[in-house]
Amino acid sequence: MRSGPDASTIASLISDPSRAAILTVLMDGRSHPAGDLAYAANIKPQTASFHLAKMLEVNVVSLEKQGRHRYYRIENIEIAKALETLLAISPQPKVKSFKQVTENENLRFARTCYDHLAGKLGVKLMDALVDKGYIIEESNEILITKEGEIFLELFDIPLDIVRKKRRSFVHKCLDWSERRHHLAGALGHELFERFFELQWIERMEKTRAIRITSAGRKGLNELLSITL
Amino acid sequence: MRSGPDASTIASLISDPSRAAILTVLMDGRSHPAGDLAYAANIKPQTASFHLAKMLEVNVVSLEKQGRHRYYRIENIEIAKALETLLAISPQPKVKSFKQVTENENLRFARTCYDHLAGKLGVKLMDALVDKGYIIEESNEILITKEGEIFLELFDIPLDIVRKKRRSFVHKCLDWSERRHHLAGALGHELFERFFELQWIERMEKTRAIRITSAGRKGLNELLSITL
DNA sequence: TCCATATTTCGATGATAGTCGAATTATTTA
DNA sequence: TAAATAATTCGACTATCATCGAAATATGGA
Repeated sequence: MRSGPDASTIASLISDPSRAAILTVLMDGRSHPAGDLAYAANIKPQTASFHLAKMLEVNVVSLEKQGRHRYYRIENIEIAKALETLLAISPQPKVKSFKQVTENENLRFARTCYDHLAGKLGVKLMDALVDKGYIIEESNEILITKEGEIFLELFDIPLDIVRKKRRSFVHKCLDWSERRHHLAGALGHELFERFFELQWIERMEKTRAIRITSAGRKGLNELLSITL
Repeated sequence: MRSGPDASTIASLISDPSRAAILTVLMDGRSHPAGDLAYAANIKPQTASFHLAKMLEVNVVSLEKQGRHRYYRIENIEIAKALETLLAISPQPKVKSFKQVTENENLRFARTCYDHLAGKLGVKLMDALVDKGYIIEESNEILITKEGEIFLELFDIPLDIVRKKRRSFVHKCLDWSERRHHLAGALGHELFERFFELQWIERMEKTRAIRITSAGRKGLNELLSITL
């Protein structure tokens, strides 16, 4: 006898490799036009259209039309979380080309996990914040300290902005590449955005991998003693 | 171009309704013999065998042989978490029988989420612990207070036992029926076990729904002012 | 207005995967 | 030891689903 929600409904949407590829692209937290998603998933536009319609129907993705362009994005953070959870338990793929090795390394170094930083950089960021005493990991949970509040203020991340966010404020997110936790929640997101503003990090073409700039290396080192 | 882990690998295992049903049964955190899983999923034993072999191959489930019986269980808490995440974003099923309504209500009231209590009771438990000041939800994270430590000591849950657990100590788990958080982690698990010892809760037949005993209603009311 | 581009819609095809009957294997029980 | 029970293995069948070619629709630009 089967009662309660059925895990297979959403899982069957993710189970197709082309759809999984599309969703993985969308894990960068941005909207992408249908044509780009088709290209990224290595399928024809009509196939992508078919898949996107399926995901749109059950609110896994949302759609925004701009002229001839249809921009799709992941519907909400819960969907993104489910995806990241799945990625964390998925086996690493076999490497088939030098190009894939490079991109894999780039992803492992730093990438978007929907709206915050993941990968080695994301984990290092969290470790540094702990080392500096700006956040504490007590009873396996995370709090911002007084010093941390001062730090955020100086770093132009006013705490009230962070706290106003409705969702999870500070929490850990299991990182598929590091197998440790990186910083997520509103704080993770605000830091992510701030690093962009300062041009300490930038997006790489055609991937959700993130590149750190030389200014970023310098800044993260001076500010948080992060060496990369 | 596709790099990094592929979400479709694990998702494709969950995408089959029969396998999803099996995994949902296994969310009660216990081992179940293959025959029972076949019955619960409403498939023939040979079909169940085929599905279980697939899941065993990629370490979604693990196997323990006892004589003619093959007991399967969910491999680890990460798999369980991925499942619960998927369930939280899955649409509620259409109800087709009175029996299903009843079981659905039972699941909503209280059920196992792998190794801790979920449902209305699970959420109420967490709320009560907060109301009593035994845990605090600060900056959206959870800590045990001094009063909470005393409470746990008196309730025969020594803190060192809780802290010895390697995994998450105290955290929140999004509940698919309540759309709020219930208590998870080592503390959630220890309370779950303690309620069993005291016979405040008991398992129901053929479902992962949990029944509260009259002793449990009394005990939870006296101890934590929980009214049900 | 016509052409180019982005995207969707439709239909047919081929591959895949879940299912069960039959048979076999493994273990327990009388 | 034979019979019963639990479970697996094998093979054939059928239904489903992803794919692409073709065509149609929607929008932008010259």
